[in-house]
Amino acid sequence: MKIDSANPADLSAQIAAAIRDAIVEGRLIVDERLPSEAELSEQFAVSRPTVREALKRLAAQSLIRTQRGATGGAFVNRISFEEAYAQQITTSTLLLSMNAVSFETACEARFCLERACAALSAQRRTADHLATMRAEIHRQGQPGLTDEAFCASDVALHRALVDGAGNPVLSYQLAGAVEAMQPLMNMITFTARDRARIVELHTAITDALEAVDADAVTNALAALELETQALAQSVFMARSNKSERAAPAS
Amino acid sequence: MKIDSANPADLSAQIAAAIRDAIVEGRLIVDERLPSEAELSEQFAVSRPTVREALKRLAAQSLIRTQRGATGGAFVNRISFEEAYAQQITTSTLLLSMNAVSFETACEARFCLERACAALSAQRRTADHLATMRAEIHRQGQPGLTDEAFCASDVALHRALVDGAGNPVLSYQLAGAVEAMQPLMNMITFTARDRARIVELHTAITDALEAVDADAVTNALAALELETQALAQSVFMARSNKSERAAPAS
DNA sequence: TGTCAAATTAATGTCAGACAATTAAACTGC
DNA sequence: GCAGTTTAATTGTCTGACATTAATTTGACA
Repeated sequence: MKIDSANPADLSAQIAAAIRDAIVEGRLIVDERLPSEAELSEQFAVSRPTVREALKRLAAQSLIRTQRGATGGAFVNRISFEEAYAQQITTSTLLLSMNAVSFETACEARFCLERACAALSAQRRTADHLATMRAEIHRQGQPGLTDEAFCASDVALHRALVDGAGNPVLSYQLAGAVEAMQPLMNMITFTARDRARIVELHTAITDALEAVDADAVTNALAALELETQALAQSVFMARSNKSERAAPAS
Repeated sequence: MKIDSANPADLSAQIAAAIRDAIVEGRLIVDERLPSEAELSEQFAVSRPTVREALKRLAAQSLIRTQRGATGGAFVNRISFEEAYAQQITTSTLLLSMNAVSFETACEARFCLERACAALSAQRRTADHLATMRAEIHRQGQPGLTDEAFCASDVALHRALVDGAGNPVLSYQLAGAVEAMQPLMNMITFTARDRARIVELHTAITDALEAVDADAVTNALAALELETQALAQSVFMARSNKSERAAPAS
């Protein structure tokens, strides 16, 4: 891993890539301590600030953690599911918001993945998962709930559904799909009138899950997707009409 | 975003978080130029190296890109699907390898997600997708193919299946699930004898996809999962027997 | 006057050396 | 033997400088 090309361009990126490869390929194992910054700067024949920039790049990806003090240094980090969740949510959110992904496309992907969990969750969900979902449904029925709180509750319910499958890898993968949608969903949940219908569908999903009826869960999720897509379409339609009235000449 | 607490701990992380929040919340938009390093160091009242470390953290997450020269600087980056793929694959791979995720769990998650794409792909796959899959199947039948090449071909085939759904968000989500499994799959593909069975199942999947038969695709994928799980179990069993023979006393 | 080349400039990339802060281990006194 | 102190190693930060890059401006020449 001590290889470094002679061209003096983006040294810190090169060093970061070299160390990252060493970690990914298993040449550096979890909790192993990297050489100190001074030693690394010697090995790579660069200055300490350059090494530090490389280490910060790795720290940003949770590949290493640093510790100060006598026995401190940089250690290969065991990336936790929580850290991985957070990274995936950030990336997914930006990907959706920056690339003009249509609501339709994002929504389709999200429900497609969520339906995939339905069968497993129907088999394995515990009473805890059901209780969480019931509690969120109750909260969603409260009048005076802000749109943000309603949306957060919505995410929590779906999270419980996915977690019910009892597969942490699945939960991780779905985290991005469900949570990254939240900003997009926020746009279409501003009418209290529609909340009743959504609560109804959430109840249907939870009932089916409690009855260990995978097909019913799938159907209820499909209905929710249909409802969401229709709602979004009406919102976008109304918005476009409004902008046409505001600027009829164009 | 110019807020910065007075405690002098992890200044670069704080600054990175402040800028990241500004980007995620849309206060900084795509292709907008950030202040120069000198200006940022003034605003945050820290030195330039500290600002640089913060910027490197963001660059590692593809949130910004930097450009040298007179009109250079740091720009908010429109994260591409390719960059997002790469990040997700790295994170997923490390998550699996570092957290003692069982093959069974990872395999279940992967096929669960892939089956979710089957119905969409059956409807939308183009002739190109089918051709790619046929080509990979043909390659997989070649004798003398290395295990690594077989595995890469396997990933390419499943990639084509997922891309057939015509939903880039879905393709992105699945990239992590499929590609991160590759190192784990490598462990169980070392006998040429099993390749024939896998090619057979791949052919069944492709045939079903060509026939626009979503149920058949789902069933074939389920069969492939069963085969894979059984194969993995036999490999692990053989391995544990071997180690027992090697150290019978323990 | 128009065009191409050279100087200017502004920005990032890198370096060197220094000091501050933190933490574990070694040491010392009782 | 134990508690408190010192020491050493390491990261975190700062200052100042120079190198490199690329767009812009300037200037010379046809």
